[in-house]
Amino acid sequence: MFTSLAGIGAPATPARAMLMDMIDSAPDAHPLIRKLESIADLTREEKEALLSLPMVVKTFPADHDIVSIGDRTSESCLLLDGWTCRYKMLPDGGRQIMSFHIPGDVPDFQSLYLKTMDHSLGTLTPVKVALIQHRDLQHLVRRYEGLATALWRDSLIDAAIFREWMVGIGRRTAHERITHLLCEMATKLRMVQLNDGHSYPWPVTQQEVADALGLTDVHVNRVLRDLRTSGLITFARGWFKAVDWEGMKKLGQFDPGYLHVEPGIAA
Amino acid sequence: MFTSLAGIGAPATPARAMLMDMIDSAPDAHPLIRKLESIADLTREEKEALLSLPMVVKTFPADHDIVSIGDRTSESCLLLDGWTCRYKMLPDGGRQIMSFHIPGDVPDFQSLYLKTMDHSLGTLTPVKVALIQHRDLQHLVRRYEGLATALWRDSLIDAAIFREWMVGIGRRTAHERITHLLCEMATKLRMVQLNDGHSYPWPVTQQEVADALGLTDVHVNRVLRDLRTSGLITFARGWFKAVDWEGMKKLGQFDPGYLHVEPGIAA
DNA sequence: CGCAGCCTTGAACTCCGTCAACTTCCGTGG
DNA sequence: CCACGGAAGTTGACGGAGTTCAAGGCTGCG
Repeated sequence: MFTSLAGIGAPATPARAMLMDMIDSAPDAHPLIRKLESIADLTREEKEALLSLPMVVKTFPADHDIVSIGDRTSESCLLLDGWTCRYKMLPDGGRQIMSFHIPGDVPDFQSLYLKTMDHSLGTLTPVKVALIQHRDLQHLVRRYEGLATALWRDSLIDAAIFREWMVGIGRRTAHERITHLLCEMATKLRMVQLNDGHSYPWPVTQQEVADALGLTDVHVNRVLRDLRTSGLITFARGWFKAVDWEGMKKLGQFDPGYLHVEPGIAA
Repeated sequence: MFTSLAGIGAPATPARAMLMDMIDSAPDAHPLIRKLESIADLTREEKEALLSLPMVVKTFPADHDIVSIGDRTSESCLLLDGWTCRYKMLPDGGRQIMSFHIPGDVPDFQSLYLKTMDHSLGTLTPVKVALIQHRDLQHLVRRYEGLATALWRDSLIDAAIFREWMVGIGRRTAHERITHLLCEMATKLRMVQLNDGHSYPWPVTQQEVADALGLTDVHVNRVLRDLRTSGLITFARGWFKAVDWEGMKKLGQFDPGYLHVEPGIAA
């Protein structure tokens, strides 16, 4: 069944072959299955349906729009490798980043039901995505109730994360906000088994953190220094380490309930 | 078919009779139909299915939780009358309001798929809600694809509004934020035909506006004074009036695209 | 008619922003 | 292998939007 990934009329690019190899060698390595299984139960049939979903793999360089505000697309993208973010620009040149995305996310899933993009989706690093036609997604959702539920659940969790960010931006201090974000990303990475203990890659610049949290890059820099000197965290060449996880959770007021992780996966 | 609202085993309270009267006299006055028709097309069959959905009407006083953070419920509520808000409290006693809701909204729809509430739902005014059992909603979504799409669309628009609020809280000045909120509520009320031109009820205290926008009540007061003296708006005994709608849209950077209204309904 | 909740205003303060300079890091090409 | 250049990180001095604290004032309801 895995080979059905060859899909309907999808060209056999080298990138496609890579994805197929990845999945053939370990079915649960399919990023979307891993993601959805962290928030819902899937039947064997549903997992097979996901594996046989026609996909075209595409790559983008860093700092590049995958989809831009105002676009009307007929496909959504599953993030296979790299980080992306959703953002909006302001008239004065300012930017608000509204979410960060890691492999397994489908950051523009909403375009299936909201035809016009109300924000942009950009890359933070070079990324590899799998494009899925809306008609194929629609078919999947119609045919498999459990998948519809899992995807709906996922989009509702997305909204829950937005709400939590609103709390941070609206009411938390810069120290609390930044610490909270670090806790959240650590947890999300652990959910899809992309971090080792409390150490993980951090490809996000301080400017990008600032744009996500409603701060300036200068202030983010000062706060990170504080967090380092107080022994909570360390940074080294693109890697982040939570030295004092309990201290971080406390300072950041981090309670992972809003991530609605399946019991047993949460930290 | 309208009388089928009597539903399965639902007690015939006086409030129920009021709802039935309302709907018998004008089917499109059903708040949920009106709301969903503003964002999606519904077939006659789907509207009938909504009308025959078993509902129990309940009232709450102002400043009261309908559902609290941590609750696990087996029903969602359709707001029939009054305003509500979603919010979270912070350790220091601060509060972040994450959305305002008006008649036609189903503010805790998400509890259908996310069993534990990650925030509270409270009343701003005395409200009347119609409680809908999750099993009935689930049945509806399974049976009528158009309704499933409309409801999914609605929850994605919810998320889009969160994103827009993040932009405001994160990057806009207090004047811009407050003006934007006023524009948004005016548009949402117009979508369900609850305002007359650019004048509408405003039952929200300045403290609540502050909690929604990440400000203090004192500062909200000062900004509202500025907006009044500059001739953009007026307030009088619980009623708000947009004196200079174009000026407000410009100052608040208000572009209603993120509300994804059906063409022809937007301002 | 009294009181409680909400609105209003002033004065002092502070967290974070702005501006500007400098350093470190790292990929590229000579 | 090193020199170069641009992007990202770092630090200091200063300023301002919004907060905090405090004291009234209005108004609608029991």
